[in-house]
Amino acid sequence: MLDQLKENYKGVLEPELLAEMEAIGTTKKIEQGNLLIEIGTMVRSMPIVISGAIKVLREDENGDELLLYFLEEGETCAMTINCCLGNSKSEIRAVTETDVELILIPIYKMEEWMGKYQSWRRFVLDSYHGRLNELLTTIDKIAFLKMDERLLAYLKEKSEVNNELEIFQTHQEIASELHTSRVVVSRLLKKLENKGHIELHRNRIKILDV
DNA sequence: ACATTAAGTGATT
DNA sequence: AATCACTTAATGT
Repeated sequence: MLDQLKENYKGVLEPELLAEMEAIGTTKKIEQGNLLIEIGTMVRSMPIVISGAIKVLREDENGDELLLYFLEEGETCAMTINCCLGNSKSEIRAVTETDVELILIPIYKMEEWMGKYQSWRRFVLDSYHGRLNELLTTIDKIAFLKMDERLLAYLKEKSEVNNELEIFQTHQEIASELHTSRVVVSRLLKKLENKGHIELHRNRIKILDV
């Protein structure tokens, strides 16, 4: 299972580092829809996604959610790095979007490698950078796009990370990830359907053209 | 057949 | 774009 990881990083990470990762990291398969990190909890290992996608969510004081971004193959959670280095608790929730394979690196190793391997520092910094950029993109979406545009972007992203032209979600679930109401989502989806972009069914949205 | 849950809609703010 | 109040449709028991 690590072969894929090796393949992806053979140019980027030193062979010795890859060997250590293989020796020390635990690989795990996790089914879709599982909670990986909960808000307010400590994180004791750093996950690197081998395959599949993880969604990262923020929550407000009422318990309403907002989707921040997806983590895909080869990416890692910036929050973990944040937590480990600052020894603080998670500010986000992470849930598997699809079935996921990941490798877990214990945090003490990750600190050790920071000193030992320059390629590791590079990797950690790059992923931090990537996450920050994604965050900015989603801030832009929330601030500058109207709800209908956000919804369209959401549908596109969903179908992309799932590699599926059908989205199996209720309007309510979509609404809460976009932090709006179910009624609004239903109405906008209906408009999209009338324009011939999608096809609506119970618990299922089929994407025709985007 | 009935209950439950998802989705559609007009009216109001 | 949010909320309310209500209807209609789909699905489970």
